Amino acid sequence: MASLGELERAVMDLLWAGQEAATANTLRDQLARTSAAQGGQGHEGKELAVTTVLTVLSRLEKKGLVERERGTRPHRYQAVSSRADHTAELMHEVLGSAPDREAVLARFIGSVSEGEAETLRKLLGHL
Amino acid sequence: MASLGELERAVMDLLWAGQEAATANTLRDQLARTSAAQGGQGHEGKELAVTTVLTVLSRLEKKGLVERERGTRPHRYQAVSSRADHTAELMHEVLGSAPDREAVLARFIGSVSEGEAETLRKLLGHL
DNA sequence: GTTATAGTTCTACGACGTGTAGAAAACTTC
DNA sequence: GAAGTTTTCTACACGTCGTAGAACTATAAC
Repeated sequence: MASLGELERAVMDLLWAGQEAATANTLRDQLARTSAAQGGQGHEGKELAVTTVLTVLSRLEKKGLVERERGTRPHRYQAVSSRADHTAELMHEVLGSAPDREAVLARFIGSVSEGEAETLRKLLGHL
Repeated sequence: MASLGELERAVMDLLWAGQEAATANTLRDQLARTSAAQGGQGHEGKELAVTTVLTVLSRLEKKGLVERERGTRPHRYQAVSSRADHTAELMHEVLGSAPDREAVLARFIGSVSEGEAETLRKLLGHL
């Protein structure tokens, strides 16, 4: 239940990028604009119906990635956790299913850039 | 194209566990046996048709996770890379899609056990 | 307060992935 | 070359995702 579709991901990207909770309409507009500017890779740039965005938001809510304020009339949606948190969680999920965690970590570290290795050293330093 | 179904995963687990290349029939038998013993969580323990296993193997081959020797008549199948390699690759895939890689790594490290942190320090030490 | 307007939920459908396997084709073996 | 074994083709059910119209509900305007 972890993986996202293309549109779902596009919506999450917008929610993660924006600091404020957004309405379905705002998101629809952003989806329409976001793409034209930068070559429309992936999914954005289409004029979607608002219901489409709402459906996606509902599904994301059911998946626990998004929450909404039901009080205000245009409901406002926001990501439950930051993208970094979510991604880190995903990584743990992937790692978690392995019986040979240490071996996996070894391979993982093996193909990390030097700069990131440095970051990791620092992070591990003060633990 | 990264995620696996339940049966696909069960097959990969067998291929990763075994050191030799296996035939579809062998795998079918193993799938039937593997589960009864340990409570049948997940997928195994069913008497599958060999064609089912073959279909799954073909799909795994198309995904690049499995390769087969077509020379011998019962084709022999084996995993392309070790489970550790594959899992590490998956982790990189998850991480790769993030613009804020360092932040993700920070979160990731934050929730790693002390033992694993130690392992990571060692691994990062001799780079 | 009743109507127009904006927003939300319900329902639906097509595409695609996955579990499942029979029918048909290809290959081995005697 | 007939019988058995193995592989490929084809197919279907079910779930997820993109997509959106129809129907319902709340808000705004008057």
